[in-house]
Amino acid sequence: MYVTIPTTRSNPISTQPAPIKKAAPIARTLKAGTFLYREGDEAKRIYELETGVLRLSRVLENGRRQVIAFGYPGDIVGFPNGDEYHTECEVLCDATVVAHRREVLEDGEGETILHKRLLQAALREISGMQDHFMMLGRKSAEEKVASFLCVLADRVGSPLGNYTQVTLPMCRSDIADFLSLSTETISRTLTQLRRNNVIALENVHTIIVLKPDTLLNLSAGDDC
Amino acid sequence: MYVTIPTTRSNPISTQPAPIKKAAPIARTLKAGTFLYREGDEAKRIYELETGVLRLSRVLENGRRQVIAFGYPGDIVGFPNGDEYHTECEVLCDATVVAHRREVLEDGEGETILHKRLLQAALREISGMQDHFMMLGRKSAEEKVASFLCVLADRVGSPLGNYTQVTLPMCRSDIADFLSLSTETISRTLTQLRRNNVIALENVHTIIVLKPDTLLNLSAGDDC
DNA sequence: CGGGACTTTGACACCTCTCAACTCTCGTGG
DNA sequence: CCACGAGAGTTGAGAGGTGTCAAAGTCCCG
Repeated sequence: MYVTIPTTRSNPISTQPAPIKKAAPIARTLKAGTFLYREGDEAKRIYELETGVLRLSRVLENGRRQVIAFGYPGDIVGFPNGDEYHTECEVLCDATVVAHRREVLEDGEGETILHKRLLQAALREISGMQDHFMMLGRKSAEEKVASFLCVLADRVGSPLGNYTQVTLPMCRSDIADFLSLSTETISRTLTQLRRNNVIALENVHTIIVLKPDTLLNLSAGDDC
Repeated sequence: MYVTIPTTRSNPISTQPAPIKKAAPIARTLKAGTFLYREGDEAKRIYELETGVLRLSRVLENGRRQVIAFGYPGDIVGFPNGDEYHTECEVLCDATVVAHRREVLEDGEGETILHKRLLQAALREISGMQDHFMMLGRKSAEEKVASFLCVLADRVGSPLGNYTQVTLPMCRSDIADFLSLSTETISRTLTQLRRNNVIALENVHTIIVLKPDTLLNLSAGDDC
């Protein structure tokens, strides 16, 4: 049981899709600034990100927004629930995706290998989100930002001498809405990390991790 | 991409299960206070809750805990990721569950109907968790508690005259760790709702919703 | 009746938000 | 080439919500 009131949504009645037969997965190229899909769009496809960066988010009536995840190569987005997407997915950096029909996940449709792969991705998603709960609810601003940088450094950092360089394609408010903080707090926390020589800011969208161990400790809430 | 650093965990390598052939789903009875499974247990089964109440949670080294969800009849718990459970599941009220082998979800194994049902449950889970993010990150204490009570009233409330009675089998700290608040804040918020005659407290574990509409407004952040 | 766990209440501190001003970057147009 | 403006980011001051700590109250069960 989750707490899911305010947004009325369609029930997950399993739809009986028209018997359209097999089609090869479709590769698509996406321009930064466009949307892969928006809330309310019919959820026909599941996307596997090959290159680029995506931003997955939900918006409330009040204007409050939650960035649910950033999509990096290898990630899968667009898991359906009911007939429509309940999130929106914007392209942050030019991207290429492979689109699978949702029926491959839901029915298999003979594509056993792919079916299993999508299913495992969904299960991984659940596990990842469970961990993310912990972060949203129980970590301080510094812990959140440090965690965020650690993960990015690990996953998409590039070596730069002894250090690791990380590009942040998203703007501060995207990070803020992902970590449930204000942009000002993001900014202040980054400044603080910089002052303590844990990171350096090459430019606004590029940071260099100077002390990965310290960053990791900060992320876990060990007070150094 | 979620932020999932501090807990090291097994990779979701799809395990090739031994070719054990079909077995009927197993019904199990569970006593309150026992654990259906704990973190680290081998994830062999997926459970469908028929009666009772469960509490699904994760604990960090620091002792910080996040209650991920409460399980009510109809809910499915124990979605695997890798070989082990990464959460623990305690029985709050005597419960009965039906245990399915995880292979039914992962491979189908001929049980097409059940396979689809579990899969849809997993997708519903993802969607529900996405919404829950919004709540953890972007709602005030009052909004959180109101949301929580609304959902419970809707789902397991029983009519009582013109009102709705809701039993809270979990203790305050469970609610606190679910909503990412302190027990004191839960208590204070309930008191405030009581003072405003939105709810009444029959006893510690039983509340009566007096003004469901007000509660719903509060939950959405409309300032009444 | 007494003990213990849970809950409530109060006082206070502090983290993070809000609001506001300023800086920086970058693109545009004179 | 420089001025200008727009948008994003940074910094500061102050307010407020929520956590922490402590004490009192409540309930259950032996």
